[in-house]
Amino acid sequence: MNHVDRVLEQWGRVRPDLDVAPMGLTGRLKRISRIIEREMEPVFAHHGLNLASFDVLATLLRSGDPYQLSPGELIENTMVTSGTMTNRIDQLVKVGLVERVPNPDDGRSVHIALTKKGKRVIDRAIEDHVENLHRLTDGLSENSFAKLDRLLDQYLELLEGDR
Amino acid sequence: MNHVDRVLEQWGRVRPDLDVAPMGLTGRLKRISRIIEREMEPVFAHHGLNLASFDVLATLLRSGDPYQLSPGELIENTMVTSGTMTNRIDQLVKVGLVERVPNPDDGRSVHIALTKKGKRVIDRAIEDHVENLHRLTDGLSENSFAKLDRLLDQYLELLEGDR
DNA sequence: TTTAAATATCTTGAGATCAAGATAAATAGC
DNA sequence: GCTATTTATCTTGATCTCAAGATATTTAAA
Repeated sequence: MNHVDRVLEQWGRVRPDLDVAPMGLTGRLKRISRIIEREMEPVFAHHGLNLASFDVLATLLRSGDPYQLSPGELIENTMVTSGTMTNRIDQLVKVGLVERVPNPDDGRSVHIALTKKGKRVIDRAIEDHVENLHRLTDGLSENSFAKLDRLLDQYLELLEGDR
Repeated sequence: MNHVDRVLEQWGRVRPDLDVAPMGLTGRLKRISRIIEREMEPVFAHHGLNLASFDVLATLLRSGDPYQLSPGELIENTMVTSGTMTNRIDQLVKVGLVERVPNPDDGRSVHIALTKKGKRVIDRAIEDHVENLHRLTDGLSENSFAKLDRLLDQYLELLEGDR
């Protein structure tokens, strides 16, 4: 009996009029997500990064050569506000992992580009990160993993469809 | 093709040496969790609450009569640090939804108790919240819901076992 | 009993995020 | 071409969270 199960049991006693089954599902989601996030942080820290900076660098890396995107494109990818992104970029600029280069086609915009150093850092960090994620999912059987992945995909589709 | 799928495809092109399947699963988890969290906030706001204050009040409510727990017990339930909890309690005290009462058995400790007003607020808020969660999971078939819930439970067990 | 260690909560200082609004450039409508 | 609107980014002020350490009390050890 885990934490979420105990919570559901409590609700059953205090508010038996409510059908709290969805709270079980969303509670587990939240808790898993939280645990995974915390397990990721030490790996990022090992490369001098945190969740926020890793997020930006990884987005730039996977965008492929020449490893640059506008702040707007980074925002779309990372689910944060523009103010947050400005701050993240400022910090990465300060430590020399990215640089702002003017956008010749649009004076309002800039491109955020991985520096050589930034490319080197994220190229190594992503390897450790992927290895860490394997560790965090290794306990699941191949079958459970595939089923869970499929169901999450289905659910995400549903939730994103709303927007 | 959704956001996470596109991310995986990008990684496949840029770093074909990495097996990024776990990134798909954890990415979907994170994204779903984030969306659900954001969908919850307006409901809390409608009752003058936010995620943090709702979290505390709901924990007190489901603990049952007399609706009081120590800060330490609240911390265990909510996965936050002691400083965060002190702050949350301070705010709830300020608006009269909970009160600190001395613990006669232990001078270091206090009990955090729902006030009448606090009980009234959370009793109503929890109803809207549960209804909202039903809305957020309604798109899943009964079968998908049950399977997903079971797999998440299994995965959570695994992750929490580590600790 | 007196001291040392452990426990429970609070305080402090710093970092991350957000909402709302400011600024500057591009685009559309006339 | 000129004005209004839209778009892209940055700024500001407030809130939330955390890690580390301070304080007060309880428990354990000698």
